[in-house]
Amino acid sequence: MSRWEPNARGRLEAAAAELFAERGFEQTTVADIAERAGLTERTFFRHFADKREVLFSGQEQFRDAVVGAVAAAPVGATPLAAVAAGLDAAAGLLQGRADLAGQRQVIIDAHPELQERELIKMARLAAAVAVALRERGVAEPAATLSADTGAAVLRIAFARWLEENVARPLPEVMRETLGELTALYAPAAPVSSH
Amino acid sequence: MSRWEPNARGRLEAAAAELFAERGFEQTTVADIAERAGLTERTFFRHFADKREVLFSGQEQFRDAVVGAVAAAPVGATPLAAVAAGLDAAAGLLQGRADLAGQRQVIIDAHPELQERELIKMARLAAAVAVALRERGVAEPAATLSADTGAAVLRIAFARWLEENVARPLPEVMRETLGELTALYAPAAPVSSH
DNA sequence: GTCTATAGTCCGATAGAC
DNA sequence: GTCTATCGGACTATAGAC
Repeated sequence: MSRWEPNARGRLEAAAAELFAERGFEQTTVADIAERAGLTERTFFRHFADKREVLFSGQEQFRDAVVGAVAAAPVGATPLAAVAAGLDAAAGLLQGRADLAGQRQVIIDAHPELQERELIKMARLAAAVAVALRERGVAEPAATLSADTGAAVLRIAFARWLEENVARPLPEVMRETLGELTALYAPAAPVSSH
Repeated sequence: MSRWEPNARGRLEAAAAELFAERGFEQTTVADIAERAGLTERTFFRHFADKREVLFSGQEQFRDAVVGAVAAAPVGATPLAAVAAGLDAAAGLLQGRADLAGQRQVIIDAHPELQERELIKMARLAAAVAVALRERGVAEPAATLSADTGAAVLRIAFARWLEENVARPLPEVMRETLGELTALYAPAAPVSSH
């Protein structure tokens, strides 16, 4: 009954995903996306600051979930343990969207300007985690160091997971990668399990 | 003797630095930069892929120096020690250009699109260091983890150094930051010195 | 919702160095 | 002749101003 079809933003995202898959990122103009969504170019830019941003929707919820998990870690937890809790939350979310995440990553890997955007999103996530750690009483530079190395683990584990064709659960790959990081800093006492 | 004044690239860099300082990054057009350098817009884009890139000249030499230091670390050195050698090299280079590095950082910090570019340069540097580590026989994911955490240390130490108004030598801040990272990930066996 | 500035691309031309 | 650096001008899409 309303004047417009609902969920303009969602339609724009869907149209963009289709067009990027059909003909690639730079072969798709904002006008193309808007047209397929039955909207105008102007409307696109009201929802997304630029063309790249349409691929990074949902980042805020992701960030909030990860930061929430860090904040909710047990009071006595070390910075590393709190970050690990955040990584578990991140892994859970990504695991649920495995195919989407994979397709999206193929597009991003092919375009440096999208990699730039992805990196700054990751940097913002790390900065938010560092704030959460400081609120837990972690001092600087420990908070930022923990958050940034956590981001490195997230990126590396995610890439591994995709390389292995999503064969193993991401939370497992993530924990393994975090374990390898810890091992790097304690080479004298390698932890041997199983 | 030649048809053109020499060092077009250097003149463009200098003109850009002046104009960015005078009126800011987005208030400066590529045409402005080219005009001040006595060249055309077209020539600017032959030397730099885009407007941002003029602020990131010299990155290749920096990267090569850091990668060279990693490669040249003693044969028996741990991944962490090789990365530390790279950080020392990086610190030495930046220390020599303290004022330039500071001015440049002010501009970058004010513009998200420049931050994006800086992050991808750092990611490329880390990737190159990871390659150097693999050539030293370090397996994955240890190589990438070491390189990425090294990049985090570089960024955090550099920021600290500027915050402290370049009061202490950067190599010192860098080593201290690396020490804090080690303490975080190897809390059971803190290295106590002095 | 229209209009415009700027970024960035493309094709071609020119002039000197080798 | 080839190679490289410059310039001219037209062109498109982005992104923001009005």
